[in-house]
Parts: sequence; C-alpha cells; structure tokens
Amino acid sequence: METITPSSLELPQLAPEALERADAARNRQRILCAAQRLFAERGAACVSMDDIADAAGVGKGTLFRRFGSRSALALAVLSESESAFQEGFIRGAPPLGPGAPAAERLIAFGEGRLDLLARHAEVLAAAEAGPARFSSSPYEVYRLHLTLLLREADPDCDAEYLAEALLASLGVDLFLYLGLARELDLARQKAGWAELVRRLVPCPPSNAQST
Amino acid sequence: METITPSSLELPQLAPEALERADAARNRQRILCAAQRLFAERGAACVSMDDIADAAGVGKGTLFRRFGSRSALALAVLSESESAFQEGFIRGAPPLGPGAPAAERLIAFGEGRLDLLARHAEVLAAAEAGPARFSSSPYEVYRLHLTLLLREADPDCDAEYLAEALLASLGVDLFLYLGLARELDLARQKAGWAELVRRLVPCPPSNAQST
DNA sequence: CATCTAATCGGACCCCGGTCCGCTTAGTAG
DNA sequence: CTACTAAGCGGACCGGGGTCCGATTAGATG
Repeated sequence: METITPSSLELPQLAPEALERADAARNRQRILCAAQRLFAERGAACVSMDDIADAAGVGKGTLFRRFGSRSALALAVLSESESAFQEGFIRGAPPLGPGAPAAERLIAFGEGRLDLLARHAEVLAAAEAGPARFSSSPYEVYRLHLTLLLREADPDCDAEYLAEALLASLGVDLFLYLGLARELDLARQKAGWAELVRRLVPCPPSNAQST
Repeated sequence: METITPSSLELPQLAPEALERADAARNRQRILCAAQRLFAERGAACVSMDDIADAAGVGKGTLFRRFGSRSALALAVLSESESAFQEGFIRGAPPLGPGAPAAERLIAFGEGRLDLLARHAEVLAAAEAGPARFSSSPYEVYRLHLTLLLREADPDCDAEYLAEALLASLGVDLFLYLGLARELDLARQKAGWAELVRRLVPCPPSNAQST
C-alpha cells in the first residue's frame, strides 16, 4: 500500500479491457458467446446464470466477477444493437438524427426503440429487469436525448418530467404486455406513439430556430 | 370422484370467504395483520415471506396457499386504500368522480394515484413487482377508466394505447426513481402529469355531450 | 360420540441470483 | 529459469420466492 510501483503509475487506465489479464479477456468472450447462444436457443427467460457459466466452461464466480449481474450481462450481449441505435439518433440521418424538427425526431426515436424491442424483447427484458431499468447507461442516454428534443420543441414545458413519462411508455415490460396480452402489434404501438408525440408537441410547421 | 356429495352441490360458492374453513379464515387474518405490521415496522423491502409466516405463527405453505404470491399478499394488504381510491374515481365527487370534464378527471385521477404512491410506495412496489404489474385487478380498472375518459375527451384517438401509455408514467418504479434519484418531488410529478394530460387532450372549454 | 373425508397445514425442499474466500496462475522482475 | 505478487478463478454457500406432500384437523354425517 505504501510503495506504489512505477508501473501502476504508468497505467493510464485507458479502458477496462486494456488492463484485463489475458485469461480474463478470454473468459469474458467465452461468456458473452455462450450467453448469446443460449439466449438465442432457449429464450432468455429459460437460461439461468448457472447455465451460462457451465456452457462457457467457467465458474459462477467468474461470471459475476466479469459482469456483475444478470442484467449487466444481458446488456453486454445487446451492446452492439444498442450502440447502433444510439449512433442513429445522435449522429445518424434525419428524421432520426439531427436535422429534422424535434417532433419528427421524437417519433422516429420511438419507432426505432420499438423496433429494437421487437427484435430483442426477451434479452432486453432481462437487461432492464428490476432496478437496472433506470440505472443503465442506455436509459440515461435516452433520457438526455428526449429532454433536449422536448426542450427544443417547446422551451416552456417540463422537459425533464415529460422525458421520463414518455420513456415509461417505451419500456420492455409494457411492450411485451401490449403485444402478448392486449394484442397491440408493433405497427399499432408505433402509430400510438406517433399520435402521443404529435399531441404532446404542437408541431409548428416552421419553427426552426438556430442556437 | 364419481360420487358427488349433496353438500358440494348445495354450496353456491358465494364468496371465497364463505366456503373457507374457519381455521383458514383465521390464518388469513393473522397473515394479513402480521404482514401489515412488519411492512410498517421495517419497510416492505426488508420483510421476507418467511418473516411473515413466522410472525403469523403459520407455515410458509399456508401463506402461499392463502395468497399465492408475494405481490398478491402486498395487494391484499393495500386493498382498503385501493378500494377507497377506486370508489373515488368511479362514484366519488368531481373532479375525480363523474360530472367533471374528462380532462379534469384525468388530471385528478393521476393526482390521486400519485398520492396513493406517496403513501404506500414500498408496499405498492412489492405488489406491482415483475409480471404482477399488468395482471393485477387494479391495473385493469385503471386501464378501463382511462380508456373511457380518453374516448370521451376525443373519440378519434387510440384510447386503448394512450391509456396504457399514460398508466406507464404512473408506475411505482418510475415514481420511486423520480423521487429518489432524480429528486422530482410529489408536487412536481403532479404538475408534470397535469401538463401531460392537458397537452394530450385538447381540453375544449365546453365539450360536454350526452349519449 | 364415533367415523369419515376433504380441506388445510407446515416445513423440507427446489431453483435462482448473488457473494465469499482459499487456491491457482498470468505476467513481471531479477 | 526462478521467484514473487496481485489478479483471477470457481464452487461452496446464502437468502429469498415458490412448490410439494405426508400428517393433521375441521366439521359434516349417522
């Protein structure tokens, strides 16, 4: 504790992977592959953490050391799709990306999220189960994005609250429930979302303002 | 199985309590009391089903036989408050009850629900955890109520979808998260809800129509 | 009161997510 | 190549929700 080795000072802690030991990195990959495969084969709901550990040829302790929790692992499995979506609404082409009016971007965001839900509902349900829902980094990004768009659409609204309220209607649980129990399919939910957004923001035809 | 006793035919199955054996009814009461007490003492999150069974002087099997699940038990503990609220918006005085314009009733509904959340957040969190959220009978009542009000406010909207979307923003999880992590207090959430509703329904000053 | 039966009881048991800690090993320094 | 150390490993373990089934008993019948 008292003597700090020079090497520890030189490590700039670039990224988690950078200072990960080789076997650790290998195990992370093995676990990710096993999880992805099992999720695809049986459905995420029917795959326990023990299953994944066994399939990856790894102890349960290792699994939790690498990923911390079931939700975090599920999130990691989805990171590619998730990043692609975020890329889309942050730097992509309109109407999802910058350039379109806020209302249009909001509608496109919801449709994109609903597509994501439709493609990965099961794994997302695992990723956003319980307390993980609000503390995940995607949620924070979504929240910020919606808050900015809402403020842009109407500076007088309580954008912080409305962003959370809107996000609530794009939750996995609701999506699955609406689809399975209430038989509202993807198209209907997209239309409903669009209606919701259009009613929320006045949607003035030419309100473009710089700054 | 083949011989049906006359007595079984005479039982009209009036209500669950009616055909419940005396000891069963007694145990149900004991369990409810113990649960209520423990929830109040320690907070629902720190009370396990074993704790409740022990405190009630009853086996775990009995507990689950009577209530089926943790969420159902929590719901039962709250049934009084829940009924009072439902009574309020079904048969109570305006603006919560019938008589006020739909928009006003919607706002009052959300405020009432938020009050309920504020009073019983912990137990409600247990009651609406996981899959129980959408399958509970209160949810169905809320859904119907909102659907009718939305249709009344604007017959052209997709009331079914909008009702679910609105209800999502009155979920316990979101309420707790907004209050604790985002520091949006009860008043702010009420104001936000009112804003949300007013933007959603045109709120024409005199749109009262019979039928 | 004795008998009978089906509802009830209760705790041992299961599965699951998550934690802990003593053993192993990668990677480095000499 | 050897020695050293901290990171990594893995499986025993824990508490919690929920299930099962042999033992018990309420309460009706005669």
